[in-house]
Amino acid sequence: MKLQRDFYNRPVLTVAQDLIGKTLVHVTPVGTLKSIIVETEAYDGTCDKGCHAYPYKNTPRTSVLFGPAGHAYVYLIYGMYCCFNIVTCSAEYPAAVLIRALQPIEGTEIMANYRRQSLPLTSATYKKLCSGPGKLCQAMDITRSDNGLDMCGDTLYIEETGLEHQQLRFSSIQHKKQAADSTNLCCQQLQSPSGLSITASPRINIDYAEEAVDFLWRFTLDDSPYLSVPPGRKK
DNA sequence: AGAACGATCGACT
DNA sequence: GTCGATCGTTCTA
Repeated sequence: MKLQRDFYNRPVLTVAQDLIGKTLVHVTPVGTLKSIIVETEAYDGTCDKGCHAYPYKNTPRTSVLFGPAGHAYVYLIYGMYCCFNIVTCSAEYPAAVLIRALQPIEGTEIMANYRRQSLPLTSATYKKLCSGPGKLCQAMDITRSDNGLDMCGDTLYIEETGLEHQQLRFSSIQHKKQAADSTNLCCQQLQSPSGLSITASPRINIDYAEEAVDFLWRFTLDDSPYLSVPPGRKK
C-alpha cells in the first residue's frame, strides 16, 4: 500500500510520471488528510537550470536534495507560500518532484479550514482547494517544519490509490484522440507507468531557466478538473 | 551589510 | 490580462 524507498529511488522523470494518480496522506493531530496527485513537475540539479540545486549546488537550503530518495523538500516561495517536493534518485544526485495539484479525497473540511474557505464547499471551491503548489501545502498542512521528513514514515507518505477511486483509469483510458486534433507542438500525450493517460508539457514560472523552459517536464492527469492550469498550447 | 529575486496567490482592470 | 504582498536564501563586496 504505502510506497517504499525503491519507488523514489529511480530517475526523476520516471517518478514524476508514476506519482500521478497516487494518494498523498498526511496524518495530523486534527485528522487524516488524503488527496490524489494530479500534477507534478520534475527538477534535476545535474542538467536543469530551473532546479535550485543546479549545477550540483549544495547550499543550506538545497542540502536535502543531495540526501537519500523519499524525503520531503519544502521551501518558502515569494516570502509567503511553501512548495512541496519529494527527493528522487540516489544520494548525491540532486533531483526532486514538485507536487503542483491534488484532488482532495478525505478530510476536505479540515483542508477548507486551513485554506480559510467557508463551509459548505461548493463544487467550484472544492476544485480549487489544492489547485496549485502553495494552495496544496496550506490545505494539507505541509510547512517548512516538514523539510527533510522521511516520506517512508507514518505521518506524511504516499500510497496506492484505493479501488473506490480507480475511476481515474476509466475516465482517461480512451483519450489518445485529443492529441490529434489540437496542434500542440509543446504538449505530448503519454501513458504513466501505472497505465494512466497523462500529458507532458512545459513547466510553470521558470522563465529564467534558459533552454530548460522548453523541457516537457510537467505531468498532468488528462481531464482532471483539479489542475493548477490546464496543459497549454501557447508558444 | 546590503541588494536582488523568486518552482505563488488573490485581488483587481 | 496586471500587480503587490512578503521574507528567506543567495550572491556580492
